[in-house]
Amino acid sequence: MPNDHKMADGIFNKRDTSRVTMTDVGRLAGVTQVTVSRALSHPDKVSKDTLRRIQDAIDATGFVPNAVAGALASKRSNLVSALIPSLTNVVYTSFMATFSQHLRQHGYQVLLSETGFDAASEDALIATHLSRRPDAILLTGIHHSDKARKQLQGAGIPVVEIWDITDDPIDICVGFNHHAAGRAVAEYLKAKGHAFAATITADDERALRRQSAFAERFTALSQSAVPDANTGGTASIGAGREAMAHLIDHSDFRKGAVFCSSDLSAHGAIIELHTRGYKVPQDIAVVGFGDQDFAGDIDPALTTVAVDRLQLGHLAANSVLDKLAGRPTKSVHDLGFKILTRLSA
Amino acid sequence: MPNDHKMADGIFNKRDTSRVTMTDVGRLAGVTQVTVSRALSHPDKVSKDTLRRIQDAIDATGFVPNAVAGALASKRSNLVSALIPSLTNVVYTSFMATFSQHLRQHGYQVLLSETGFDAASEDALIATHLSRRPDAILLTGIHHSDKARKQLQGAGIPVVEIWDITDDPIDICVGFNHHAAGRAVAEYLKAKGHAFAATITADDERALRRQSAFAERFTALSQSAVPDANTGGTASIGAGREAMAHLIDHSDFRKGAVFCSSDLSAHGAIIELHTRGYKVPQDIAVVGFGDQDFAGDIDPALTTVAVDRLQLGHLAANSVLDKLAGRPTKSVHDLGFKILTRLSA
DNA sequence: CTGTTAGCGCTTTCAG
DNA sequence: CTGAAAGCGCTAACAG
Repeated sequence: MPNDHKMADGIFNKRDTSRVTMTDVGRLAGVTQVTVSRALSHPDKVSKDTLRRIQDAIDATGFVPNAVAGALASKRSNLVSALIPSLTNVVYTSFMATFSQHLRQHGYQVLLSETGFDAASEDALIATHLSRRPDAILLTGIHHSDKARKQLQGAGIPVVEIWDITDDPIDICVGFNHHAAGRAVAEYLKAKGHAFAATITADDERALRRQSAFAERFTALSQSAVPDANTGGTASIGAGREAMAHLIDHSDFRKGAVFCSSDLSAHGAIIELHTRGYKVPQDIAVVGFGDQDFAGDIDPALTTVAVDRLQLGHLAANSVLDKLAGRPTKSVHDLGFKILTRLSA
Repeated sequence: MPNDHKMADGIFNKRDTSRVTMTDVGRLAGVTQVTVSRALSHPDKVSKDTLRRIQDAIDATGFVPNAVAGALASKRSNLVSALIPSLTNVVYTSFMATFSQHLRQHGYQVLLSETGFDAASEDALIATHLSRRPDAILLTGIHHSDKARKQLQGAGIPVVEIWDITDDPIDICVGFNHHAAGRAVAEYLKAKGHAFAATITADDERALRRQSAFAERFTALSQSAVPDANTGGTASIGAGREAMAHLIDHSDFRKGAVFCSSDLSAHGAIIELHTRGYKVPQDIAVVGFGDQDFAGDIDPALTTVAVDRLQLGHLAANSVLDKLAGRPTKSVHDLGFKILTRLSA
């Protein structure tokens, strides 16, 4: 009877296989728990025969290692935290897809969160992430509160800031100069012969920086003011249409070029212009930002500012991996940008 | 001298504040580590005065609790795993945004991964996630390998399958019937008087199920075959254009209606049709799927199949929370769908 | 190649 | 209200 009871509590009858431990596996394979641990992390240090018996025991029990315990003991979580402004903006998620995939190949998992527009909540989110003891952390943008900077520095892990650039990163930054991008578009449009310009901008700190650089430069070159239509929080086709409509109805902008802070709003602007009978680019030219996958597929194909997001993903991931491996790393990576000339401007 | 040395190693000089422990905080506040733990998780069980001293010590040291140790000791990670097919598909990420936000308000963090199209790798990904001992896990779709099902059941945690529906979920499922959706669109288009139809479908198991239900039903109603153009892996505007071009160039489909597996490909189809001089919906009508945010903003506004993603997010999150709290929960939630009639069909 | 011994930094009883 | 003791399941030296 007592034996039967033991059996009922034994590993074969654990309905909850997540509670199977290395000790259980070891017992079944006739070795200690430590050998099981070794078999999993340093298989070369365990004999072929033992390895096989352990593998059998793992299969029989459905053992799934407990990474929480592993992380606590080893002080390495194999977790990389990532904070992006929005989960639904392809510009950020396509970067994340590359970044995660790259890191996954090296055994790291990415803990991804959306920071949203509430800058105040970033601090709390950072603290929550740090409590998981990630091996590295990635942030979007270069503006963070003093408290956040302090916490991040205190964490003693690699910190990567992306999508913008500064001489004074917390640790590493990889991105490009938004001011220079806005300026470059102004010069491009002026060179194309446009005497008037307007902007359509989302409520995003980096977009606003591009816009102001654009307006400043274009005004300097053409002596004409640059009206702006703000789309509010998130760029979208609908917001772009509305902004374009607003520009036409409520400013004296009738011909020239529009610089949009996103390909989405640019697409919306084009739709609105077509609906109203304007020809793009003959009557009004449109420039987007981001080179999203559809930019070349709309009509007319969209002229836009391209940043190599694939390279951004790889560089960010490699910077993390290099730092983690103790290899020397550059702390500032300027990716640059490129104006992709298509038909819309 | 020995004292000085102690100071140099003391908590005030730890550059690495992530190594400040509750013991350090307690020492500074004149209490033991246990009291610090209590102050954080059950503040009501600690005296006002002690609480204040502990709070001061936390501020002074920059202490960030170690959730890894906490999870190991308490067997609760406050982590919820989520696996979605793609990080760049708004249909999934907009759901995730709602889901995470909702869970975050209840103290859970979401560990998000992209499964991609490689069905085989899902198993490995599930195992990796389970090793973090999440308190619950969310999967997209209802088709998982036997091995995966076994592991998931063994984990002894709530499992939510979304975006599809079945009588036999692993635990909980919340979604809608894809077959019924395809069928409903066929009936809608037939009722609109269309005698011919075609489909544009991405390489996605659920999209294919909608397509075959559509084709079967439409053929039954109209006695005419339904040609399909497959866009391959991911739906996009570009893929939609190509597929539409292919349909016109390589099938005898010239008039009628096209049912697309995504609003993106539908948008692409419309652009291609306009480019070729066809009028939508007079010459060819177009129906999308998903009701993405731009659907009403393109020209003509897109008729599409809408699923309430917001409700999906809330229901999925609430199911998890209910289950975790031991409240009774329904295991199958059918969200249904709705054909949104706009101008394109 | 395998085992022993110590923790990792918390939470959870159980005492006082 | 506070403390002492006992782990959670693993990894990291160190022996053998």
